[in-house]
Parts: sequence; structure tokens; C-alpha cells
Amino acid sequence: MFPSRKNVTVADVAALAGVSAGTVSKALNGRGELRQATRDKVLAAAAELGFQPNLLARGLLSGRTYLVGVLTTDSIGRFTIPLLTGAEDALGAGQMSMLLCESRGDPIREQHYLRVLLARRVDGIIVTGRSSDMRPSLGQGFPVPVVYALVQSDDERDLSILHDDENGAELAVRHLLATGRRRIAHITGPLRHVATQHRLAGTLSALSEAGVSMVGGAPLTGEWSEAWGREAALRLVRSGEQFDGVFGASDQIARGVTDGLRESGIDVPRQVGVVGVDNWDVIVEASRPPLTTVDLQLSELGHIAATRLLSAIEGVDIGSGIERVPCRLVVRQSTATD
Amino acid sequence: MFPSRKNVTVADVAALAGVSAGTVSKALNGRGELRQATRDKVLAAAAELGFQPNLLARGLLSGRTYLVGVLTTDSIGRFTIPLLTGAEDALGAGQMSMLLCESRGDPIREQHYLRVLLARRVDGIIVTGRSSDMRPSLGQGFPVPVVYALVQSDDERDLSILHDDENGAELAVRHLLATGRRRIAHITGPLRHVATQHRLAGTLSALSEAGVSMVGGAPLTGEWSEAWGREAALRLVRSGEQFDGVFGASDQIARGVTDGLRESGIDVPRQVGVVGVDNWDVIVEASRPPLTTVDLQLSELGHIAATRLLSAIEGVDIGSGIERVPCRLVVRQSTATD
DNA sequence: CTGATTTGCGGAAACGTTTCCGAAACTGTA
DNA sequence: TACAGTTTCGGAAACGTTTCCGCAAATCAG
Repeated sequence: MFPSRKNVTVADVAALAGVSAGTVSKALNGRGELRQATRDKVLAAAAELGFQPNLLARGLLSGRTYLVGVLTTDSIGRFTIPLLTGAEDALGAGQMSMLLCESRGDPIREQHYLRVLLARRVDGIIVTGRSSDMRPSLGQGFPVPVVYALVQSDDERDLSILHDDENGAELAVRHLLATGRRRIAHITGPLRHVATQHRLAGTLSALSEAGVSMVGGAPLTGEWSEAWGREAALRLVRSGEQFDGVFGASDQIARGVTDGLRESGIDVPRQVGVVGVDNWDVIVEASRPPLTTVDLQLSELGHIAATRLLSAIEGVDIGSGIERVPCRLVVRQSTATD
Repeated sequence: MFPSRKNVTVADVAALAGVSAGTVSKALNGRGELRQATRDKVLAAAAELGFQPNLLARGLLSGRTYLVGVLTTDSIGRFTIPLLTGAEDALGAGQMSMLLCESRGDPIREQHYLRVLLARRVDGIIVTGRSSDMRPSLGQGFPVPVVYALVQSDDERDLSILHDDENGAELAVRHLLATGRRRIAHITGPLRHVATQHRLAGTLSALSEAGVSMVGGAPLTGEWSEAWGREAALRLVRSGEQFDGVFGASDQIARGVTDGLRESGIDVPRQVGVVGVDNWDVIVEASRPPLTTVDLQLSELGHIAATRLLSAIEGVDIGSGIERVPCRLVVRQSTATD
């Protein structure tokens, strides 16, 4: 299948075809003025030898490596995976490969990796990581373009592709409203997280659109865990406050809420509808009932980031600042109406 | 920090230092006979210009790229991530970078990626993916070494690094026995999976070591889901059979078991101890109580695979067949004894 | 002070590809 | 047959680095 003889070069092909090295190059790349017969002869020889052009040599000459570096600040995780997949889709079409560097939040490692990527003459760099808040910019004046995906650079001159948490919250709350619920609570993570604030803003905006107010007047803030979701649900029940909808700011919280409600004898979705965020399969499907949730479209996000990077590599000005990718609501049984 | 002037070459450094290109190379790489003064002069010039040797050019000449290709058959997932991290640890020490290719189970894509990796003249290839069963070998006679990690090649001439499911099951069951349980049930996934069979074998071996037999005489087989774990637990309870320990062949199953038992009024761990497999944080920690589980040591596995690959690249014979990495038991409350 | 030996460095070739320029061969016309 | 114009291809240079060989200068012994 793949010939074991190593390092077939353009000279070998040339020798077999009885032409010069330059001619081989032209024939294989469809450039230059060649007779069809010559072209065929070269193609045949190349096929016979299983010739694969050495991309190092090509890159050295052309100044393009068709490599992009992916620098992930945090360890690769559930958020970065779909992003990588989306990026690979976009890059694959451009025949580019991804060089993966995981700096694990260590600035020293990050500097090291950055140096390596530049030494390898990557065509561009995608910076990603855990989506919390901002991260320091790599700086300006790089020899190659840089795009931030999922993480936001603290320098406005950089381009950051982010998901739209506010939009996602609006989708969730509007859906609860559209399924006839009016008394909606919001259970969420630590307020210091930017995501928490955006989701709160979206929740409030969707509620005020409909002219209703949030149950309890404020969100219940805690951790991004099932345990907190359960506890918050129990608190809500014990508070005696009436409610028929809960927007949990993560799938883990929302699943905890469904557990807490069920164990309090409250039926989801008949008495209370629940919506989460993340569309994290293992949580969403194991939840009872399966969760309606907001998909952050991370794969799309990766796709866009890679596409922008490709444009920048081609010399197009891709601007700067923040580009937000809208979310998508995925409806399941936790908000079903009969 | 990183100079924006692009492409500082060895010639630029040579000009600034007032020496020749060859001398620069020798000075920077510590080779050749040079006066200390000259060496210092070159170092200073290189630092001033922010010189980074072009790894393409170096690779072209030396025949080594310090790149390894990572070919993952399945999409990157929860199993492959720790593996990648472990591999990167081992490779990073050798100053190598990872080229990531995700073929998503599509043989066409896989062939394509393989071709690209070879065209880029990677020093070696790690093949990984979802851990189920075997996968077809890439074939023999490659110009670079290949190591399979987490997936097993169907050709014995290849080297496959695998986790040891049988060992993991033994650890789990021995722990249940060591905490005083004698009537142990096994709830697991589809029997056709190799992992299922290995875990069953380990379970039986540990049980027979202790001279006890499996509750029900056979495992309960179903899916790798929480729902199945719950249902199986209910079946066990309804069967009237006495049991005080359950080994669930995945964390999802085990968590389902704890839910099923709790909802049947059975206390975990006081009446029944439960052990899972995977050490999947989000499942294990959200479980009530948190799960004792078997860690598959995937990061270690990746580390070993990369180390073997490095050896092979250095020309060392790394053998073939299967190398199994032992598991590690992580004890939490689901098997606690007062 | 001369000749032999060592030390230090420059020059050129090489890796494999692409591109540019020019030369040869071929075609057509007078 | 001679000449201009085209077509087709070969040769050489270039990308940036490393290595090898050899030459010049410096050192040493006598």
C-alpha cells in the first residue's frame, strides 16, 4: 500500500521518466508548458515509485508550511475537543495540518511552545483553552496571524471568536416561556465568571421581554456541579416560592435540579420545566428526564476560527475584537408539554 | 518579546557577528573548534536578532523532523485526551511536537492523513482511538516506526500498548472482598466487546481466588449507560438474591447502580459496596456516594507509547505484540467501611 | 629564524523542491 | 533553404541549515 522504500525523490522520478527534475515538478503540479505525453510519462513514473513530495523542502522554498499551531492554555478538555474537530474540518479542506501544544496554564511552557511553533514556521496560530474570562494576549507583531477561539484575548487588537452566552440564555428562557411557564428561576455558577454574568444578563433580558420577573428576584449562585443543582432545587422547594421553570446555567447544574425536584416529588417536565447549557451528551442523556439544553456550537466556533485564520494567512484583513457565534437550543423531554 | 522582523537567518547573524554562516552554526550548536571569544560574539549576535533556526531547513538536511503524527481513528474523546497528555509529556522531553490527525473512523480520511504524515516526514506515528476491540494494522514496511496505543493492531508484528482490563477487574473485586463483601454481582456492557470479556475474566479470577462464586452465576450484560446500571440494580433487588457488592464495568454503570440501589432503599456503601471503572471525574464525583473506581492509567499509557516510539526512532528494537499497563484502584466512599 | 604542528575559521556542497531563463527542436512561411 | 516564431524542456539558482574539507594564521620546538 505505502511503499517501504524510503525517500523517493523528484530526481528518482526524473531518472525513471527520462526527464529532468524541473520537468517532474511541472508535470506533477500542472504548471509550465509540457507535452501531454511527457506529463503522462512523469505521472506514470511517479505512481510507480510511489512518489510523495517532501513537504519540508517545499515549505522551505515557498515559505509556507501548511501547518497551524494550536496552543491550548488549559489541558485539552470537553470544551476544546469539538473546537478542534471543527477547526480540523476547516483546515483539512485547505490541506493544512494541526500542531498541538498543550501548555496547561504554565506560562513558561507556553513561551516554549510558541518558540517551537515559530521555529517550525507555522502559517498561523489558534489559541484556545478553558473558556473562563480573559487571557493575556500573546502580543502583537507576530510574523504569523493569531486567532483566539473560546478564550478572549485581553488585547482588542486581537481577534477572538467566542460563543454567545447571553444569546444562549435568551434561547433557554424564551423556550421556557414559550412552553407556557411564567415563574422561572435561574440557578447558576460563581458570579465572578464572565459566563455566569452573560447568562444572567440573557436571562433577565428574555424575562423582561415577556414582562415577567425572576423567581426570588435573583439567581441562586454556587458551583458548576450536580450537587449544587440538587441543593439549589431543594432550597427553592423549601422556600415555598412558586415556580414552574428552571434555567440551570450548565447541564450539570440542570441535571442536579431534575434529581432534586424528583426526590422532592415534583414532576419534570409536567410541573417544572428545566433547561441546561452545554449539550454534554453524557449528562444530558443520563438525566431523568433527558435535558433540553443550549448547545454552544463549539465545533462551529472552531470552524469559524480556522476559517478566519486561513483568510488572514491569505493576506485578508480579518479585523479584530470579538466575534460571537450564536447558540442553538436542543429540545428534549425536560421541557416537554403534553 | 518575540521579534516581529521575520525570518532572521543564520546569514544575518553571521553578518552581524562578522563571521561566516558555518561558524554561526557551529557556535550555536556547540560543535567544531571555535575560540571562546568567537562563540560569545555569535551568541550575542543571535540573541540580539532573536534568531530562531528554521526547523524545516534543519529537518531537510538531517532527515529528522522531530515530529510525530498522532492518528486517531475515532474522534478525540474522553479516552484519548489523557493519552495525548501523557504522550506529550514524554515527547516534550525529547523536544518533539505532535501532529494531530482525526480520521473519525473513515478509512479514506485515514489513508489521506497517513499520506500527509509521511509527506511531512514525521519521525514516527502513534495510532490511537476508541479502545474497542482490534483495528486493522496500517501495514508493515513503513519508512517510520508505528506504535498503537489504546487500540490493538490485528497484526502481531505491530506493537500495541493497552490497558489491562483483566487486572483492573481483579483490583476492583479484590477490593470488594477485602472490605468484607462476599456476595458480589457483576454488571457490565455488551459481551461482544473485548473489554467486557477481559473484565469478566478478571472478575471470575479474583472471585475464585477467594473461593466465592458470582451472584447469579453470570454477569448482567447490557449497555455502557447509567440507565442500564439502574435497571440492572433493580433487577438484582427484585430477584431476591442476596448481595453485598457490585462491580460495575464502567463508571456510568456503577453510578446507575448507586442510584438504583438508593431508590430501592438500599444503602451504599453500608449494605452494598459499588466499584466502577474509568475514574471519569464528572461521573465519579457526582455519584452518590462518590465512586470507588479503577483508573485505566491512560496518561501513563500514552507516556509509555511515546517512550517506546522514541526508542524505535533512535533505532532501538522495541519488539512487538502487546504490552499491558496495569490499572490503579481509586478508593472513595462507595466502598467505605465504618 | 625556520619548519612542523596545531588551532580556528571560511567555503562549498548537500538536503529536495520549485521557478525562472534560455536553449534546442519543431513548425510554418517565403 | 533560410528565417522567424512557438513549443517544450533542461539547467541553475534559490530556500536555510549543517558538515566536511582545507587553508591560513598562530603556536611551538629547535
